[in-house]
Amino acid sequence: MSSAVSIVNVDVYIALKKGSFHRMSQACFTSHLKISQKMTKASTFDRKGRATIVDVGRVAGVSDATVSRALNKPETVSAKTRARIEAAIAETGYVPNPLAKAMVSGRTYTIGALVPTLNHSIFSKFLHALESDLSDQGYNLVVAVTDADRDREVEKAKKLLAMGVEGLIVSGLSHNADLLREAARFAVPLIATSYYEPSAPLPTIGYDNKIVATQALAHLTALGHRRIAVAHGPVAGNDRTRSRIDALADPGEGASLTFYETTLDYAGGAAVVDRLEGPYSALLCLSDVLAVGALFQLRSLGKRVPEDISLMGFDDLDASQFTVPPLSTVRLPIQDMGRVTARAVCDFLDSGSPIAPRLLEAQVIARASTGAVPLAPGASDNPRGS
Amino acid sequence: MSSAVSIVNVDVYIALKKGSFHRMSQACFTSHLKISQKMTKASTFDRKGRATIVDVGRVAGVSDATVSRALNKPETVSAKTRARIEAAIAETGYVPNPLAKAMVSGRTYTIGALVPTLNHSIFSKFLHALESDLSDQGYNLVVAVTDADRDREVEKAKKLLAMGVEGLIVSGLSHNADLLREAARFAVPLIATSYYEPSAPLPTIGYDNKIVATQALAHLTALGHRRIAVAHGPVAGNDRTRSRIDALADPGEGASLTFYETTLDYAGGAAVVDRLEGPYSALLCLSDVLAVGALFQLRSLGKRVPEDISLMGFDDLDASQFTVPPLSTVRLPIQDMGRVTARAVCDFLDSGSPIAPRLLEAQVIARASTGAVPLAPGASDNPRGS
DNA sequence: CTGTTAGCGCATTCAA
DNA sequence: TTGAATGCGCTAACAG
Repeated sequence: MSSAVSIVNVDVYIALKKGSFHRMSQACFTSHLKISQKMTKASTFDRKGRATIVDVGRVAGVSDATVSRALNKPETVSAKTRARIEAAIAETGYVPNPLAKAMVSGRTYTIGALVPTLNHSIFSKFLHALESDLSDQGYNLVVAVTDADRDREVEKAKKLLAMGVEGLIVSGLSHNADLLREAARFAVPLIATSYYEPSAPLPTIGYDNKIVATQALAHLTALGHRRIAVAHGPVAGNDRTRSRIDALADPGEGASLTFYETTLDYAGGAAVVDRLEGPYSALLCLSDVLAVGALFQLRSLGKRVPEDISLMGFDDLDASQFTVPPLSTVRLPIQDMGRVTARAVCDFLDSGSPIAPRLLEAQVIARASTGAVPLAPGASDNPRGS
Repeated sequence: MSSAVSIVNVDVYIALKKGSFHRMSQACFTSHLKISQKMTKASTFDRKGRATIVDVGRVAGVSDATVSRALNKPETVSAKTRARIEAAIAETGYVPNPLAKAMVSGRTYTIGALVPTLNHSIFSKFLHALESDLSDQGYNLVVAVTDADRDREVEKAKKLLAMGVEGLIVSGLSHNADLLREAARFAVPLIATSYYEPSAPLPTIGYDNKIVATQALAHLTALGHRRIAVAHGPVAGNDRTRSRIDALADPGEGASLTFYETTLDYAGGAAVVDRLEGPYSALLCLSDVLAVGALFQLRSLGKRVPEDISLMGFDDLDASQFTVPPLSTVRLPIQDMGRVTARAVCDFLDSGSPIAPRLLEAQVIARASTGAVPLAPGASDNPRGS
């Protein structure tokens, strides 16, 4: 418990167990480790706990400005004083105060992201990619979940702005007007993702939901499908879904689509299968989650995919390639979106490059869940059976 | 484009398109909106862009200290001056500088979380819950992805600490020793999650992986299963998996377990099915992802679940209840973990309450993928078929 | 190469 | 109830 190797761990533990150690100073932690014998010299550097740049200067026998230089532009300070300063830093266990630095520089190197949920892998993956790239560029990512509530979104945006984020990333185009206003008040860039709409009042980085929906439909019509059921999640508050549906409004090619709204989860997909009416040769789900749910239900009803009905999804979840049969779908450029968004904000912040709207392309992934429509028209009947 | 209602949006857009507007001041945004006619009075409050508390004071004809009070302790300032100050605030478009505030208070109200990945829903859900609760208590969440790399974890931890997080949350118990050291240097609490181990050098909040594994096994043995295959992800660097396996080392009840390591994805689960040797009556997957992958593969091989082989998972993913058959699994207390962790850090930070290790209970969810072992011993043969 | 002087924007003593 | 003064920790002038 008190062996040399674990002494730091022990300190941590003690610090956590004792409530009174709240803002416990680093000096407390290390003093008895290495500098107890020198405490006499470094007499007053435990003023309020943490050692400051001034304390380091005092110990090293130089001014605080010199210490600051040694830290930021080492080449502008002589080798020997630099050495003394380093020694003093080690001795005092000095650790720079990020707040003071941020205060004077006016920069926090922090970007805020507002996502509707973290339970949907689309958003998690986006954040994963976003964080990776932001991190590479020296930025931190603060995330806030909005639960798809516009008012909550504004609230959380305010909190993020109040903590000093230098950029704000949101999903989709539907937002409370205050969001724009607040971003403007704090003069931070605001970027909308999962959407491409160059005429929007803020820069968008994402895919064009209309194009994407059209791509999916084209895949099905190319296979000969004309009577197609379309399953989608709630339209309210989800502009992405709305766009996809709009794009499908006039399918052309003599195709006829019927829309089924449902909840955006596996159960919702399964439920649509039960509600299906009419002889559809294909079911297009505007989300893989729905498609997987539908697939399970179809199979448990004894329907064969794609022989009895073709099934197509949207997103390309990890699971989609492992279903039986593997799911045809449209792969959304989520990773790219994270990367491109990160680059855009950083470029703007670092060098002032304007943030331009950016269209990312989705890709139809044709797998085994979609097949040619049977030769005899109307050969596939109501999947509900009879 | 220049209608009154969209003027703010337009401003934002312009600001974003023009790189030179980088640190554009709030004053620029609002001045031409409402206070242009009063600019004469508020002569010098656009020093470096943003209006400060001093500017507000000047406009209101009071001192900065009074403005500060009006903002923080409104009751200590007379109604009339308060009104004047509020007017001045609106006029100048003053917005408090979070950095200065943080600087003097020494607080950032920011918690950092280090997760191995955001692609696994377990971690996303944890963060979702964590963020919700932190947010309720007035804290912000910074997330960093480590890709399960201990060195990267330390690196990112340093960045988080350097930006001023007041608490650090990590996953599991395996960490680079520097992590503990750094947390101690900055005197911030460090909490390990997804794990319960009261003897650890840092507080743990989570489930006991050994107990959980035992619960799962118990479910199977209670159904009569004795020869059981266990599929699990890579052990290297994953102490949770390690613990679960350890707990299964001595199964008792005359059970005999065989372990199959594979990749932690759907394909990995499917692959295990192909590698299975010997007459197992049950396949226990230490992760639902593996179980779902295995399920698809079993079905495409024509094996019936649970008639031919029982299948059990671990995690309780959203998808698990919708597979065919629905997957028996162990539901991990992920949401609770987020909540409890958030509360623990906040309580510590707000009132100094010590952070105590906390055991959360998992729950066996018995669904249709597990059934009693067939009466005739050895009735189920090699799932690979012959 | 280094020390001195000034703030950054705010909150918090102390007097008045 | 309010104002003046002081300091948080650090960086950025400007001298020396």
